[in-house]
Amino acid sequence: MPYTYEFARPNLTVDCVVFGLEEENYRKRSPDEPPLQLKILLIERNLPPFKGEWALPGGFVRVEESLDQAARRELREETGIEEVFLEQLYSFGEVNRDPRERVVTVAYYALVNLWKYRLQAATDASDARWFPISQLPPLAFDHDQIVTVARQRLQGKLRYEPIGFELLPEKFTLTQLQRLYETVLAAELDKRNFRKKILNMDILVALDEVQQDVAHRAARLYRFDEEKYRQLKEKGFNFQI
Amino acid sequence: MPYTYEFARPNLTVDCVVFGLEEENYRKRSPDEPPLQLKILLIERNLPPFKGEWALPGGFVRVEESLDQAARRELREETGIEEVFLEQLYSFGEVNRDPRERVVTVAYYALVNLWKYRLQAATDASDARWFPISQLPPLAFDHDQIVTVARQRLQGKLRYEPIGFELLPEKFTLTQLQRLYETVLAAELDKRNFRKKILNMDILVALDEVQQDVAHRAARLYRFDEEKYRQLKEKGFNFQI
DNA sequence: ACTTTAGGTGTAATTCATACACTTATTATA
DNA sequence: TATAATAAGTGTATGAATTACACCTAAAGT
Repeated sequence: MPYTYEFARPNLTVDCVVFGLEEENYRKRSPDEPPLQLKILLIERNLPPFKGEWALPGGFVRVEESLDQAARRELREETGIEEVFLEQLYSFGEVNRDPRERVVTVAYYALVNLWKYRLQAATDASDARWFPISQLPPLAFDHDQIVTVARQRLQGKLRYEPIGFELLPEKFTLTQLQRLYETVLAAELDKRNFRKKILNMDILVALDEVQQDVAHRAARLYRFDEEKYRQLKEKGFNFQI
Repeated sequence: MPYTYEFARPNLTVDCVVFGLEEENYRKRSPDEPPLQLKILLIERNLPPFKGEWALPGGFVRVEESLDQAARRELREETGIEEVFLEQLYSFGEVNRDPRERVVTVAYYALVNLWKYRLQAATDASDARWFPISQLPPLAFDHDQIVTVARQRLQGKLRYEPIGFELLPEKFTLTQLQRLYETVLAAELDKRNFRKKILNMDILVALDEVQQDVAHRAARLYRFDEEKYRQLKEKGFNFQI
């Protein structure tokens, strides 16, 4: 069923940089390896061009769906991931970014709670795999450039909006949260100052629960109060770290 | 010369929100009207859909040009504007944003020095016109939404990067610069604190010149030192206002 | 000469960010 | 069961940055 147009049209695709945060197993890691790792989800291409190489999940935008819908659909189809934080990143349109055809891609980035999705991702017997951001394989097309832009955006965003909870389990400790910030921002933060700041934002709820099964004093668990966050955001409150 | 594809493809366009800053004539303006006005450049459509309405300058992306090139080409063709600050804004891809066909647009925003371009724009006998941002006519398509996003972006950008010089003449006074910030940010700033901050950034060069033909003490003129700005930016310097 | 207009300048008070160290609770182990 | 090991949890003093604020100066107009 071919489609004919008066003028040539570029292909239009969406691609997703999916970030996840993995807690490294204590046994396995060496003493100075970080306890958390930022990872992204890649798909092994089984079609040319770049067959056999790794690429961002994505695909063609259909005429009956919006860009956001296309990004969510591709994410669901290729990785089984649904209902995650997803935001448009940037559009990449260099003429030769695909060696064969003109393809313009609208890139998105997503934040995935790996505590929730790890199981599911494993069961979807697919060619998808999580890679530590510091050990990515060579990527197809200009996807390394897209990943670079996405990392910068994630850093910038995290500095100004409390977005990190998307990457953590529902109940988390302040230390986990701090490690998340340190991992993404690639900087060490002062424990007391971090806690002061984040608790002062008044968007965390201290639960009547503590960590289980830890070989030391158990930390209190918190959850993110999204409702309160929206109210404060409404009022122009500043969430800078 | 028709083009045939296996699958339907959305149209792909670029649109530009072109910002300019106009100094209002003293005689004409009422006492409490602001001395500077932020304006955007619109084109009157002479084809359906939305024939006769005003729209952002823009047009189809050709297969042999990048998105950035397309934006600059359209700007040149439709408004005669060249070599201005131009940055990608966001891509808009709702299914029905064009009532007749599926069109995805990559929006850009541009900053134009009206002291330099006013004459030129006048000579290009075209259907382009500058409108004060507070008195825009009804816009075609979803262009009002694009303008809203562009205004937010301009505000955000101006707060964190010394981008405002693009809107001013090469030589300007500190008061002009302050008015620019006040106009774009829609906020009053303290004169002494503003000067302290902007001069401390060390990106302005005080010239040995003062304003001419003013009916009061003439203000010193400054210019933006782009070279120094790049060096400081390199080092991660913070330009927040 | 006087009025009008905008230019130009410094300091004190307050707020915010930073640096920093010890006690507590829990489990593991000797 | 005492002790070691581990991370949790907590407050203050110092310095830096931001804010608020008012008067004199220079030039042209009347």
